Amino acid sequence: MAKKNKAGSDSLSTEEKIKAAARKVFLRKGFSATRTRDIAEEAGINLALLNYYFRSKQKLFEEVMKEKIQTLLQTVIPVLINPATTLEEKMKLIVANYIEVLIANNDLPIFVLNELRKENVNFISNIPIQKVLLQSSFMIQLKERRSDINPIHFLVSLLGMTIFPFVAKPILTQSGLVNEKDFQSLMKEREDLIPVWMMALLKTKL
Amino acid sequence: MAKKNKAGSDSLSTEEKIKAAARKVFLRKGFSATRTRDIAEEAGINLALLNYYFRSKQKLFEEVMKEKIQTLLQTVIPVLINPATTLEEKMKLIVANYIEVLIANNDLPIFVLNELRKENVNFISNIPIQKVLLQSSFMIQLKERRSDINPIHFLVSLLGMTIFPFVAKPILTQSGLVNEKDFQSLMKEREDLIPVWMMALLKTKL
DNA sequence: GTCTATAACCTGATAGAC
DNA sequence: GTCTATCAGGTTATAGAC
Repeated sequence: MAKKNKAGSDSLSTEEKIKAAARKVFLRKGFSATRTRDIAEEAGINLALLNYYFRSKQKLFEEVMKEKIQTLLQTVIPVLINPATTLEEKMKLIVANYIEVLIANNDLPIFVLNELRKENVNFISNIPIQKVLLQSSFMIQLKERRSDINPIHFLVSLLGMTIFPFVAKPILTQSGLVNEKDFQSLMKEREDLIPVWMMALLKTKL
Repeated sequence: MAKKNKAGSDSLSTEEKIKAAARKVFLRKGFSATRTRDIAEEAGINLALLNYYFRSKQKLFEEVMKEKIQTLLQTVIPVLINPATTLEEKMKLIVANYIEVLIANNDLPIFVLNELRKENVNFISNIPIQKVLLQSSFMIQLKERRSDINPIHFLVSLLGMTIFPFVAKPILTQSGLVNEKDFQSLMKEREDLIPVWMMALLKTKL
């Protein structure tokens, strides 16, 4: 553990300062393009301290990745497994939660998804996503409502409509189609639009 | 220009061998994680030749990027601007085209979108996407049919449903939810599913 | 055009003083 | 715990022989 520090103000422990800087730089540039010197500078500390606290760039990166994957999963899984909400309520919550999280951190999905596809990476195979998902209240409710719809297709569509705009943001903004300030209001609109559309799909004959 | 070579067999020109290797390695590992040595080895040539033909890693990368962005845009823009097809036909074509292209090259969207978000990158601002898109037959037909739907939302949803599964593939496979061989058939199913669903959205009251 | 050898630089990590 | 200085290895790019 790092040294103690006062609770208030911006006086984080050195360990936390480095981790905060690592989050910022890794998310923006990815693992390979990030230099440990970038992180040290962002944290306002010396390069040697990074290795003192985290041993290596790789170890620091893994801590950030695990944290970010958790953020992405915790935004959807608790909602999916809660039997106390309806299917429609679940969809509203998932969309609202994701849009809130991703408006605050546009780079999160593309960072995680891009790093996950690299070889020798194993961040999620020990998380029981399959088991949890397939037994979830969401799956049960969907099967009851529309046994003819493959729930994977439905969930991928829901998440695609919600997350894809953030992944595609570079094209939207750099093409001049959407400017930075419009992007946020577009996403706020989607918060209402997507659940309505997904409910409509449940009423569609296939 | 590179030296002449026979048309058939695998005897590409050295320049083309390097470029083919660069496509493969850059797409899999991204710009920063790729070493020019990887590309030279993949091409079966010496490292010096890479610089002889392309001057630098950056220049070679830019050629690959421009090509891949063109691939992504040419898959959708000609369909969008063609006034001879209906809205439904356009959607079927866009989905079918993308799924065909992306099944052959899963990494394409995440590679391009991830590289585009980096600073000092300017691959698409000189492509008149905004101008072409807003005047396209697709936009006109959509406005005629549903003047109350923001066409950006509609198009982003269509592309999100189509492209997002490829972007999210690492999570789908590494979680054990979908295996490599099932992924292809799922995408083939979506080829029929997505146009039906998008047409259903056009009939949805908002 | 193609190669080997190497220059010039960069990066992660550590030694050792304070 | 934190710093400066530096090492060891890796990387892009080029010089120069063939």
